[in-house]
Amino acid sequence: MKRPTIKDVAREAGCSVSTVSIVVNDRGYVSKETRERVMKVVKELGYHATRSARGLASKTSGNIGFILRDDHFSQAEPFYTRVFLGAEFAARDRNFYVLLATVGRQFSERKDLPRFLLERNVDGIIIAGKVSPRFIDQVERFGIPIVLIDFEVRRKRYASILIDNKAGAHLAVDHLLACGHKSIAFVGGDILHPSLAERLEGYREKLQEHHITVQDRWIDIQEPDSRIANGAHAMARLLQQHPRPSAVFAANDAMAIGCIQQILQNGLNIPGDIAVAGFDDIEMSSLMQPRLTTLRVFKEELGRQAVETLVDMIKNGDTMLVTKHLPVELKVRESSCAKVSADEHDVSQHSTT
Amino acid sequence: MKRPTIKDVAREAGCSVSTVSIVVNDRGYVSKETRERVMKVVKELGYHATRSARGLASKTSGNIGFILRDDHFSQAEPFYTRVFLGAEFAARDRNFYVLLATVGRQFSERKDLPRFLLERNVDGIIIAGKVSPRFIDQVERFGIPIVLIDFEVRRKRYASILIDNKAGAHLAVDHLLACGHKSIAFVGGDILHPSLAERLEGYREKLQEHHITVQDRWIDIQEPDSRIANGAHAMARLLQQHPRPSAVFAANDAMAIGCIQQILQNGLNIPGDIAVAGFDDIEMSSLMQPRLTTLRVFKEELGRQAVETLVDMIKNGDTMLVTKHLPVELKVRESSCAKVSADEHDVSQHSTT
DNA sequence: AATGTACATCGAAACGGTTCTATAAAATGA
DNA sequence: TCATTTTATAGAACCGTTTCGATGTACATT
Repeated sequence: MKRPTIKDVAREAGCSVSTVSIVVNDRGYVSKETRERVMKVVKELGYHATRSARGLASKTSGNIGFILRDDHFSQAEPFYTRVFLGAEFAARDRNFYVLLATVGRQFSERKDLPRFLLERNVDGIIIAGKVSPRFIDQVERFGIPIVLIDFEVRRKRYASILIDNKAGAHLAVDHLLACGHKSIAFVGGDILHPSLAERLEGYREKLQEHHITVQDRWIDIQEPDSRIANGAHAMARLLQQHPRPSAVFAANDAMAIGCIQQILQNGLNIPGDIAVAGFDDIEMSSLMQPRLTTLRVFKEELGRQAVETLVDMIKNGDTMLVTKHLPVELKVRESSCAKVSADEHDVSQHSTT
Repeated sequence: MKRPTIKDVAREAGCSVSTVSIVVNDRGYVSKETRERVMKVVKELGYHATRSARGLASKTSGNIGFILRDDHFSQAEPFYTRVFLGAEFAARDRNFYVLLATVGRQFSERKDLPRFLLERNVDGIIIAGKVSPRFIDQVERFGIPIVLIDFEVRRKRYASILIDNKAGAHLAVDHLLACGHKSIAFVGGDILHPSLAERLEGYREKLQEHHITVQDRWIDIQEPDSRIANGAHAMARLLQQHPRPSAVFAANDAMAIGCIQQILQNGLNIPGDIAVAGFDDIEMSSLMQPRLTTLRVFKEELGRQAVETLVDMIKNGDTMLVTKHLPVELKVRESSCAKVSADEHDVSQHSTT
């Protein structure tokens, strides 16, 4: 009735408990015969080691902690959700489980530490997005590997999976220039986020490369947040300018969508009067009207890479801090160019229930 | 340097280890003074019990297992992903972690059992969607509580969170009738899924209630799967009929979208020539053109309710098998009626990066 | 006054593994 | 051939909790 323990296996196989442990974990020396005898009993009895006993003895949990900011993990927030799911996929392949925790926007000392850290229930940590550096300090004190996703800290280096924001910005600006635009504005919010800052920097660089003067009045980074509404507000200000820009590069899709709403509301035409490009390629961008030109970020891939990097660190005790920049892909749609091939509707494998 | 153990706390507080355990778990008898003394030391030392040690001693894991079919958990499949996230939310509130596993479409005996079951690493199981009943049998042998989401087994009762499919179908048909349609077709795939079968049944009931003959040639349930492409195929067949129906009720949004594509492709007008209604309210439905009239299923709520039911069973050892039917909500959009209030665009709090 | 019951605390036995050390046999090398 | 080294196995300590008696008190009940 009860599940068999390692002792049962040892008894049946006529060997010691430690030998069984060596066999099932495949480490140390055992003779071929013993190994086979033990494995046979293991099969017969359907033995499988209990996780908590293993955990206690070996000080490992088989779990990975995934931390993100609570306001980033909501139904209305598709970006990090996708990253998380990517981590789930990869963890399953590597025989780890993912425990999820969220942390408040501003970190309140020992209150906000995820339970899985206090309980020593994870072997490594992934932190996705911008969190308080003080929080990362606290996490570090637990002495387990950490991988950051889409975030960097000035003070210290961490293993991290980043988006190639500059290259993306270059692609976007290049594309808008190729469409004939000379006056390209930039819209951004929460510019303290390293990713958004890099996108602005890439925009600057590319314009300079083409000997186009970067006009401060066409760079609107006043908004505290990069949501749709903030994009609309920024766009409203840009429309006041004389002459107004002929194209807008927004730091992310949410703001780009806000820009589009504002432009259409003012009776202007897209992309005729003003072209718009975003960054991220969230779900909505390919479904709205007009569809948004943007830089596709491979969100699941961010999560997957983070897990693989972290598992390497856990298993090999790697102390090397790898930094990976994931490439992005320009998706040209109607918001920036009138003529676009309609190869976008790759939704045929959707299914539900 | 090392994290304090319960022994350290006992020593500092001048009492036994068992007393400390009683205090931190808040069970059994302790004097007020001892309790306070112990708690003080706990704070000072920053003591927190280790999960695996607790697990081993108490035979609990603090985890919940969430199982769904692998083809239901993919990037292109938004439905169960949302259910899973709902479970995550609820589990965090109840101090549990969720471990995720997927199982193949057809279950291959002991091969496919989730690792967390074999390792005894979960205190309860949630199974979402249609899986092999033989698989459920296997899971049951582990003797832990099980809650089913959106699935039922003929043979045996389980605690389950279900969608009120019949009521939804009634609402949909009522709505189409109210729009003046007399000839309403039904499109479904994978009709062995209890949910889809119920939607068909609800459709039948409501027509009969209105003394409208149910026409078998207008019920297309040949497709083996309920994906977009299958909806298009079924719709193609329906368009061959004379006279053709003036409205279509699809068993889910994916198929409804397929129907719409097929109808538009045939140069017909929606909803002028044919009205379409779906079921589920997936993301795409409110973003496409024309926006799809459908029944909103509260996907996160399915996950949340399942977790809460399961946690009750785990904690109270409840043997009562509750069955909950979650209500659905009719969302009327342009695919069924020309005039619709545009209150749908509640996307303003979207944000990314 | 004897007895029962609720309260308080402790010691020790699990819980089910991993891992370190010891011991012995077998293989290797000079 | 003898000294090493490698291979093979067993035994026991240990991991950090929970929980089960055992042992007392103190208080209420009859």
